Amino acid sequence: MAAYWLFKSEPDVFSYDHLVRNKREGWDGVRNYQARNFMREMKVGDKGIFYHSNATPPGVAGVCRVAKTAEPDPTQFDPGSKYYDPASKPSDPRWDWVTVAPVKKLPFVSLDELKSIPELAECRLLAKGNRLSVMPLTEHEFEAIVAHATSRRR
DNA sequence: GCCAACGTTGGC
DNA sequence: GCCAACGTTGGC
Repeated sequence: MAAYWLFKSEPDVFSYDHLVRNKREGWDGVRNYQARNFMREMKVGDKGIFYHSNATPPGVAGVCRVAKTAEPDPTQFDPGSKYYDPASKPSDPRWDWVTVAPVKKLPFVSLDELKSIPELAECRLLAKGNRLSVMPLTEHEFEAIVAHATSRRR
C-alpha cells in the first residue's frame, strides 16, 4: 500500500521547479534520525507533498513521488559538502536519501491556507515547533491538500 | 534579524 | 543518565 509523505525544501536552495527541471533528485542533507527513519520506510511509488519552507510565503508547491528507495546519501562523505559528516564511515553510513521525482505542480497553497483546511488540524506540519524536514501524511491529509490546491477558483 | 522549539553534544 | 550549552530550523 502506498504511503504519503511531506518533503520540506527551501526554494532558494531547491524548489519544485528545480525538481521538474532535473526530473529526479536525491533528497540530500537530511541529518535528523527521525526524518531518516521515515525515508527508510518509503517505497517506490509513494506520493509526497513538496513544501517550500523558509519562503515568503511558505507553502505547498507540488506533488512528487518516491522513485528510488533509501540508500546512503553521498554528501555525508564529501568534505566539500555542507552536509559532510566526518563521523559517518562508508562502511557504516549514518545518513540516507531517497530519490524523488515530480508528479504534478500544484497551484501554490500558502501555510496560512493550509491552516484553514479542517483535515489538517492534526497534521504534524502545523504543529507548534515542528522542524521535521520529512514526515508522514495520512492519505486523507494528502488528498485534502491536493483537493484544496486544485479545486479553488483562481 | 529575532526568537521559540527542539535535537545533539559532552562534561560530570 | 542528567542537563547545560550550543546549533539548527523555520515562521514571522
